Amino acid sequence: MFYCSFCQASHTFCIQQQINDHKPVISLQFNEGELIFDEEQQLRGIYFIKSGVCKISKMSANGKEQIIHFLGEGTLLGIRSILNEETTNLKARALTPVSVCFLSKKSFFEILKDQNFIRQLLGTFAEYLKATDDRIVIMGENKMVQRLAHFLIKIHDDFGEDTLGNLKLYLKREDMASYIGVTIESTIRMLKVFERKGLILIQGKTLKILDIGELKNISKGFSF
Amino acid sequence: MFYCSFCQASHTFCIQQQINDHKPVISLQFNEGELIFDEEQQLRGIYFIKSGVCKISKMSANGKEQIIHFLGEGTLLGIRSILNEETTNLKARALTPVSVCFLSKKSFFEILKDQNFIRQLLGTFAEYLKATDDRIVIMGENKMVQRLAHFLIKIHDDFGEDTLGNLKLYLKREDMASYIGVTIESTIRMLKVFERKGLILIQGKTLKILDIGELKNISKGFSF
DNA sequence: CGGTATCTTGATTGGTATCAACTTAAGTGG
DNA sequence: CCACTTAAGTTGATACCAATCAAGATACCG
Repeated sequence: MFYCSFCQASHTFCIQQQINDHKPVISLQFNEGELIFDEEQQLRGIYFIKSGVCKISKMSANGKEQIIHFLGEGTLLGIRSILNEETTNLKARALTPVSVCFLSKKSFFEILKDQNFIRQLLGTFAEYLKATDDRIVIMGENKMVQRLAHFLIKIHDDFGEDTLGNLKLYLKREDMASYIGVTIESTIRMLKVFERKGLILIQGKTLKILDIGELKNISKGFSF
Repeated sequence: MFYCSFCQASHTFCIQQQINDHKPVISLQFNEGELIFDEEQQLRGIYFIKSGVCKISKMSANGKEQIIHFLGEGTLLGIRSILNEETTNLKARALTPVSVCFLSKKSFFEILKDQNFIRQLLGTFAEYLKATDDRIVIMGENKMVQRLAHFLIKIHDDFGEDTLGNLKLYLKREDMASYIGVTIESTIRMLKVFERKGLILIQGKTLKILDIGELKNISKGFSF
C-alpha cells in the first residue's frame, strides 16, 4: 500500500472515504467469472472494488486475450473511459466473487470538484501508470521463464498466501498463459520444470511458492 | 490530436497555455542523443516538449533497453515521479534536437491548484494510459512481423512523412529493435522482407511506407 | 585516413507455437 | 447416485521463428 503525497493517508482509504461520503452509492455483486464490462462499452459510471479480484484484459489483433493486470480491492475501474468520454478500451471480469461500489458518471464528476479527491486520483493514476510501464518491459523479455517467475512473485506479493502457504488467488492455466503471453501448454510445461527444481509445489488447483528467492533470480535473468 | 472533454480545446494547446501563463518558465535545449533524465533520478520539476522527439525507455532485467514510447511535441515528461514524490522509473533521451519548457516542482504544484489544469491533466493521463495498455497487448503478440508492421504504422501516423514521402522520424535499427522487443538482426531481416514484398522502401537511412493498407493487415495478423 | 559506430549477411541453436490425442475434474439431468 | 457432457488440464511429436554467434561491409567522425 502506498500513501498519498497530498493527504498522507493511503489512497484506498481516501478514495473509499470520498466515495462513501457521496450518495447515492450503489453496491453491486459479481459472481466468479462474471463480466463487469466489456471492451468498447459505454459506461454509465465507475466501479470501486471493495473486495475480490478481477482481471483486466484486451483482445489482441490475433484474437488472443492479453491480460493487462489482476486488480484487487481498492481499485477504481472504468475511470479512463469516463474521463475521456469514450467507450472502454479494456474488459473487466470477476475472477472471484467481487463486490463493488458503482458511482454514476454524474456523481463522479460531482466528487471530481473536490480538490483533494482529484489530486488523489492523479496520484493513483501515476501509480497505475508505473505498473503498466513495468508490464511493457516484462512483456518485452524474450524468455518465458522470466515472465513466469515474475508472474508467480507478483501473484504472491499482491494477493498473498492462505493459512497453508498456498497462493490465495487461484488462476486457471489459461489465465496465467494470457497474462504472461504464451500458450497454455508452454505454461504447464514450465510450471512442471519449476516444480522439478523445487521452486513451487503443485497440488491440484493449489500452488505453493517454495523458493521465492530463486524465483526472483530467475525473473532477473540469472542462471537457468 | 484529441480534444479535452472539459475545455473543448486540444490538450496540447491548453497545457502549453497554462504553462506559459505561469512564470518562471525555463527553456532548455537538448541535442540529438542527449539524456534528458535517467532512471532512478530525482527530478526538480517537469518537462514540456515544445519540439522534437524523445524516446522513453527502461532497462529490462536482462540489461536490454525496452523502449516504451516515442514522444513528440505537446507531451509532459516527469510528471509521474513528481506527483508521487518518487525517483523516475523511466529514462528520457532526445532522438532529435529537442526543445522543452522546464517547470520547477514548485511552479507545477502552483499550476496544479487550477481546477481546469488538473482536469486536463487527468484527461492527458487517461489518454496516455490507453496508449500504454495497447503497448502491452502488442508486446504480447508472439510474431514479430505484426509488431514491426504496427511500429511502422505508428511512426508514420505519429510523426508523418517529409516532402519526399519518407518517414520524418529517423530511427536507428537499434531503437526499432528496442521498441518492438527483438534483436537488431531480426529487425533488419524483417525490414528486408517487407521491402521485397513492396511494402516499404529502404534508401540508406530513409524509410518510405509504400503500402500502409497491407501493413495494417499484417499488424492485425492477416495473411503473411 | 584511421578508428569507431552502425548496418548487414550467414550458419546454427534453441525456445515456443502448433497440432493431436488423451486424462482428469466438474457440472447436469434423469 | 450414476451416466453423460463439457471444461480444464496434460503429454508428446513436430515445425518454425527468432536468438545467438561470428564475420564482414558501410557509413561517420575527428
